[in-house]
Amino acid sequence: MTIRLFNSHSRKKEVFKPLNPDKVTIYVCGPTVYGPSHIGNARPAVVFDVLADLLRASFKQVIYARNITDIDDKIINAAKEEKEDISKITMKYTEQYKYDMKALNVSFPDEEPFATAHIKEMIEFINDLLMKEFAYVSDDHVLFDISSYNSYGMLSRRNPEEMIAGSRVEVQSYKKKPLDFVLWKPSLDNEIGWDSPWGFGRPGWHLECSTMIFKLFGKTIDIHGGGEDLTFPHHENEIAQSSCRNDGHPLANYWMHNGLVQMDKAKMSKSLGNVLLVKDLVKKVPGEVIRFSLLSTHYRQPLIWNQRLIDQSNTVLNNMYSLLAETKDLDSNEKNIDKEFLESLYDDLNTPKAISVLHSLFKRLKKSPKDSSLRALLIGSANLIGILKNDPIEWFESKNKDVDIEMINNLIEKRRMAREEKDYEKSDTIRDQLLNMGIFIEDTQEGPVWKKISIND
RNA sequence: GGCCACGUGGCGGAGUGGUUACGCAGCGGCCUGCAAAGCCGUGGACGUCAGUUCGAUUCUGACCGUGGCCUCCA
Repeated sequence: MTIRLFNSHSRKKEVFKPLNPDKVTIYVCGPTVYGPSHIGNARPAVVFDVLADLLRASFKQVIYARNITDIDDKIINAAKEEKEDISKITMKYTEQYKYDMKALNVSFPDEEPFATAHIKEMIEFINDLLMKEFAYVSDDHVLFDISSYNSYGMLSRRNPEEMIAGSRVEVQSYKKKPLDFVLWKPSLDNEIGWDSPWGFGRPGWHLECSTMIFKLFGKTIDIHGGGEDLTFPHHENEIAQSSCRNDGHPLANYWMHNGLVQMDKAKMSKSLGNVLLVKDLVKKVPGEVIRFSLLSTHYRQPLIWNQRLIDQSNTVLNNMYSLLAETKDLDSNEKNIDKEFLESLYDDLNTPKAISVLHSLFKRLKKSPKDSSLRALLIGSANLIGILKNDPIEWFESKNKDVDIEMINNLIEKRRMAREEKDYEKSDTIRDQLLNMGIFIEDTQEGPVWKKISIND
């Protein structure tokens, strides 16, 4: 079986062939840590987590790096607003990010490079570009000269000339060409900065990824990933500076971009106040439900986020976990992965199709609840995409953690007595009363059972 | 204004030049004091208009709609 991935560069699905089949390299653009992570930050983290695990299942070694941008004007502004040190801000939100991603079953990457830990390498990088005359110094800035790289715009399919023509923005005086981008810029004395051959200052945003990729992996990596919104200018600029510095070696052989998360009605933006934070979402539903929701759409498609999506994911996972609970005595330690499931993922990470295979395994297990190998197949397959990783009993118990069990049992007992006396009016009143509290009663052959249902706010 | 992506049944969401996706919800039946769950069964779709074709949801074009990006702004 071969893995096929959609390469944004060629805009085609291509058979994935790593440079070194014994050591696959991936780099994904991580967050800028200036605030708590939202659902849009979570999508690439989850998608490329699945990709990394899939590759690990297929290749000897995979090295997955996801950076942390801890120097940026947004961070400087956040520090001013919160009246905190920059390092406090970046540490706080880096920890928050890690915590949130863990809640979504996202594994920690093999490497997590920080921009500020690579200032020296960035300065070397700029020096190289200056020496090779791909960059120039102007007014305390160092700028990349895009006219020196004739493939500029290939990834995002943009023509620099046309872009300038359509641009309404005033050209900065220190730039030779409007699209030239900053490699190094001056900092004020009271701002964060580092000494450099061009004075006290800080790096431009695009430089860190190129620099850290070169340091960790060398000239060319197999896969570079990130959100679709980063294609231009961020990734375009990375390609330009890396290719020029490394004598034309491509930065990455495969470029992958995930689609963006959209809110139900309006786009997610801070000014509209509809940014959905991961830390708030996981208070309401298990992280696995969020993860499942993110994977229920193919990663390249736009994803419209709303309550219905969460509810449906919740229902599906509840159904699966309750079957796992019913069959918990089966020995499913030997986790296998279904062939069709794997094939779906091998086809450019088709998680919706893979999930449909999960449904079919679920139905088969339902019909043959004694088949331990089938149960192992369901769990093993789901685990590959970070789903069904919880203990089925704990799954339901954790949902019931903040209910008054004693009171519920009392009411259930009253209802039982009413039913014995065939006072169904009274018993139904009690049932409604419990329902209002979010407790749902089912009368089974073994007597009444209750479960907590989610009440939408 | 320029470039790009997307538009599938009530909702979510794959896929395909001609044949069932799948899930959630719904409906009918069995069961139940009534429900629920479970089991059995079931209807329903490819934005609009043209073109290519024996035949298009699938290819081409136009249009409409939604979203993204467009020089240190995210």
